[in-house]
Amino acid sequence: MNEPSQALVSKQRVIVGMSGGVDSSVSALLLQQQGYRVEGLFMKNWDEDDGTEYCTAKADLADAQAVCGKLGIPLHTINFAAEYWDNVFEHFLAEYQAGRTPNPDILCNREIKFKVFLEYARELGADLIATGHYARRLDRGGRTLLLKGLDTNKDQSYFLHAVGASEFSQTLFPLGTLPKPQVRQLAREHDLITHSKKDSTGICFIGERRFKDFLQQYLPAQPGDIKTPEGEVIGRHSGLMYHTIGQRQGLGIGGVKGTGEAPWYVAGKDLQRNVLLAVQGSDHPLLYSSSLTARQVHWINGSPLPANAALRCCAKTRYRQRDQSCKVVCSGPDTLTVHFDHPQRAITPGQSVVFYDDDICLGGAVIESQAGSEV
RNA sequence: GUCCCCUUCGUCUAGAGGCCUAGGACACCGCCCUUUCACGGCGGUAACAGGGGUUCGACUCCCCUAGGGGACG
Repeated sequence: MNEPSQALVSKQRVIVGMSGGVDSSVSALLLQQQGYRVEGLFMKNWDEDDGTEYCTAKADLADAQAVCGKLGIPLHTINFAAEYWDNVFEHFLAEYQAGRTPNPDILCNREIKFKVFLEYARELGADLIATGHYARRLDRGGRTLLLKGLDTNKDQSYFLHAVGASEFSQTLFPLGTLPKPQVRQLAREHDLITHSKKDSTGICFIGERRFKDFLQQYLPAQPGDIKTPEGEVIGRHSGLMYHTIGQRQGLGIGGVKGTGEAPWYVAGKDLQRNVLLAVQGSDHPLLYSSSLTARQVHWINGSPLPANAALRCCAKTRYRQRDQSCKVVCSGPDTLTVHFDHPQRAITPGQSVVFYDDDICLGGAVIESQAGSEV
């Protein structure tokens, strides 16, 4: 990290995205300690669709207010629900309808946190924005790089890979060098009310849901057969979109006569016939594939792909997967192919493949298909 | 319409008189993990078709009533 000197910092105005959690709380604290003029901004980007959920957003806002009060900084609020719906959620639904498995949080970062939020912060007079992401920004040779968070267990660069360098150049990640336990410790030492609040999970701004029920509110279900690779019908599914590649839970397949004791997993979808392909055993060959093609390629600092040559690097196919060594080849306009040194399990259309050169997050693309194991 | 063989948790099954207050796997549910969807880890609920016997004792033996196979029909 290259921290700007205290003198330069002192006049800079930073607006921190405050979620009401520990991470953003401590981010604000640290920036304040570093001499920035800090303000908070609380976003509400999801209007509860029904009254059944008790309003966690309200409680989160109260926590954010409490923390800002403690730090003596102002807290702004804004509602980007319309932008979230139009630029994130509609795409999310369209992808599911197309039988794919999108990652809305990646889009949310690109379209909301590092776009409309950034723009709004600038309108409010901010020089910089900050978030509680576990990632680092490194300015080197006139370029702004995105690095993994130093706490590899919490690294969130995967979700940030679709954002551009120019946005990162206006962003601070105060937690990038800290381990999570230390973040909680700091919160405790400074009496921040959020110090032991549970980490939030589920889709960002929407929260934890019974996923099938949630999707059901927006998309029509079309029941169909579940078949083995041999074509034998072993069950029924209530809609292809409720399942993703590599998934075990939710198939409802138990004790099939004549088969072993291993559980069943989703290996593929036949959209034309509305059939879900299931295989038995978590290490079934049909769950593995050693290459994939991806589109919507985004490089944070311009393409590192040598013309007519392969780029050797590492990649993740899902969040929190460990780095997998691979070879990336440009295979068309806005299309690339990734060849893994070792076969990867459950490569899933709609999910993102994110590339790394050691700690540097290079960028990524949306998986179109895995090679060699389609039915 | 004579003679056989089957009937256990949601499912596939273990069980051949006391070791069964019925075991396992998968499913399901819960917790943990986790800013996607998943994977994974740890727990939990849940069954002897029904009725008679025989035995100190029956899921296991016998006898009847309700569901699947056998070259006279």
